[in-house]
Amino acid sequence: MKKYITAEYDGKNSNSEFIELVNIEDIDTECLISYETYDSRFGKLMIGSIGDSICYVGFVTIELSAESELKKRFPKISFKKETKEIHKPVLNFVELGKVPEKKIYVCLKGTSFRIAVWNELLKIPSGKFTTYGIIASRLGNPKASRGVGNAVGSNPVSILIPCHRVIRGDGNLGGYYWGIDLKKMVIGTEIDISE
DNA sequence: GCCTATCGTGATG
DNA sequence: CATCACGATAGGC
Repeated sequence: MKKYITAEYDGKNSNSEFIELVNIEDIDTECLISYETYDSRFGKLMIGSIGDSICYVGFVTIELSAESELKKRFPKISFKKETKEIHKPVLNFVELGKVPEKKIYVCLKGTSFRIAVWNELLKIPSGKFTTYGIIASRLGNPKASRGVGNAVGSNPVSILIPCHRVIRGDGNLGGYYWGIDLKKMVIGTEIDISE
């Protein structure tokens, strides 16, 4: 079984340079999510947005249809299938690794702990890895690795918030919400395969 | 590999 | 509020 090596990082050359997380306190029925599914190199990809902010980026797997996934994630919000301009730079980034010209705002609902974890994920550069335990330490609570796992696993915005760059402390991959094969595939686009 | 200590959440009453 | 079960964990042996 292949082992993965973690690396030091300081936030430079990472997604934190062009993504800003916005916490949505009362994400309720006032909001409307515009979503559309797109063909990507990782299979079907769903992108959802509220206004000019991205609220969801995820893979559409067989057992989880796009709409039921949205219902599960945002139980109280209504949604509409439509293409939005803001989806375009996101798709470009996923497909080509093209860094967006304008800052992308990502709106999320979560406890302060979860927001902190997601912000940490943004700082990991492409092709590098960290562990659940390291993130816990960086947040000042070294024993909270398990809680970090929970937060990472519930990240609603894949790729942009690179939850695939977190692995287990023992060098194994750990899990992935959309399936471990997808995690491998995404990682494979970021590292030298010849290793 | 198995066992156990631990943490943040959401569900439940 | 209090408690409980549940992990994409970590570390010891």
